[in-house]
Amino acid sequence: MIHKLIDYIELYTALSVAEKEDLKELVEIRQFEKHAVIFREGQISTDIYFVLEGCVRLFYDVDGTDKTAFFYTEGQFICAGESYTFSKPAAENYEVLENSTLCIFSKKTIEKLMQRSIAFENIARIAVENELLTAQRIIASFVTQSAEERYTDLLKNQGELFLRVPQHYIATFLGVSPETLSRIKQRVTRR
Amino acid sequence: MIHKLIDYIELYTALSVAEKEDLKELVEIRQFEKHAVIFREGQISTDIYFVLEGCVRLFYDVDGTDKTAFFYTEGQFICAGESYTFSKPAAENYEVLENSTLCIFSKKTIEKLMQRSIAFENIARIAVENELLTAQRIIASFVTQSAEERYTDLLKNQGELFLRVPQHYIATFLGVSPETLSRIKQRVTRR
DNA sequence: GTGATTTCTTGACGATCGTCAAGGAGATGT
DNA sequence: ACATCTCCTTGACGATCGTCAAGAAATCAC
Repeated sequence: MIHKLIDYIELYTALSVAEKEDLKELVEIRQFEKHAVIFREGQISTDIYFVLEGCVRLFYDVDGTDKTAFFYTEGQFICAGESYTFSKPAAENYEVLENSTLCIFSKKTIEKLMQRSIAFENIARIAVENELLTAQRIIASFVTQSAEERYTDLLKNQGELFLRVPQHYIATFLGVSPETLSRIKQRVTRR
Repeated sequence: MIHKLIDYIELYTALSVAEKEDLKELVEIRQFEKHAVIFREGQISTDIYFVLEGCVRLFYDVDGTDKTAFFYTEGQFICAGESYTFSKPAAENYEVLENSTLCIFSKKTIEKLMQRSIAFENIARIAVENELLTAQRIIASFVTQSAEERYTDLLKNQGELFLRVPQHYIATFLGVSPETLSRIKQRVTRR
């Protein structure tokens, strides 16, 4: 299963035999069942996750209602940034939406990997940069587009999400209520 | 003037004498007048900027209307990420809102700095990570808060912005039209 | 397969929003 | 000081949105 992680990494950087061995030795792989919460608000995050198979959502609990802010699928790193970097309680939750297989990188594992090879530092840097680009695209979409435009763009660019994920989660990701997304769909398909 | 850059950097990492000399030698400092556009959409970005004094906004031109997505003030790095990393035309513009003093790091300068000391790599990493945290906070605010809540939070956390920046720019940053921000202000102060 | 649970849709209604337009206030330049 | 320009406010109106509630559809568990 770890070979999948290696495959994803080698999309960016080739790894030496020793580096691959390091990963096999240090990285934990764990299965999560649908609906499992891998990380809950209030906890202090000491791990970074990587999605090998499946799908995870980031959500906030706002006065008892559920607001999902992001979906992570195969090939993406998951990190509760604020909590991880400052060792303070997280404000967000992460829930597995399908039976999923994740890599778990503990802080110690990451330290060891960084020490053993600069390749792992580069990978970390690229991962963070990619996340930043994604985040900035999302902000741009909130500032420059209507909810309807965000919906049609998501359909075009990540249409698979609609097949994998309940729509009311996608609704809040787009910044609207589930009822509104239902009506936007109706409005759009009627054209 | 370069000492200001050094002061900001040393909030995170102490610099050796040699490293400070590297910065003095390689980093360009330039003055920009209010309303100057330091970078326009369609251009390919080869520089990273750092705000020593003043204020810059990132904005998109959407069908002729202006949507500002972010404000950069003293101590922040400015980088047109997509354009810089993939050498493709940028979709966004950067405009100076006050007479400002910026550092300019060309790609070559950055390469040289990275070669000369690992400290500069660490600084780059921390800067990117900070930007990511900020971006994720903004996304969370769009997903979990109303426009009015985003307004009151901005007032509490970055109230100086309202003294430095025209309100119609802040409006689109909050995701609403200038008229709506005006009415939100009225609504809020009436309580 | 049947019942239970979850998810999606639809209706109604009040709140909020964007847009167009006009007017006023403040800053700027000469 | 005056005219100009930019920015902010206010009004009106139609569009969109959130919420509450009910019902339909799909999914899940046994």
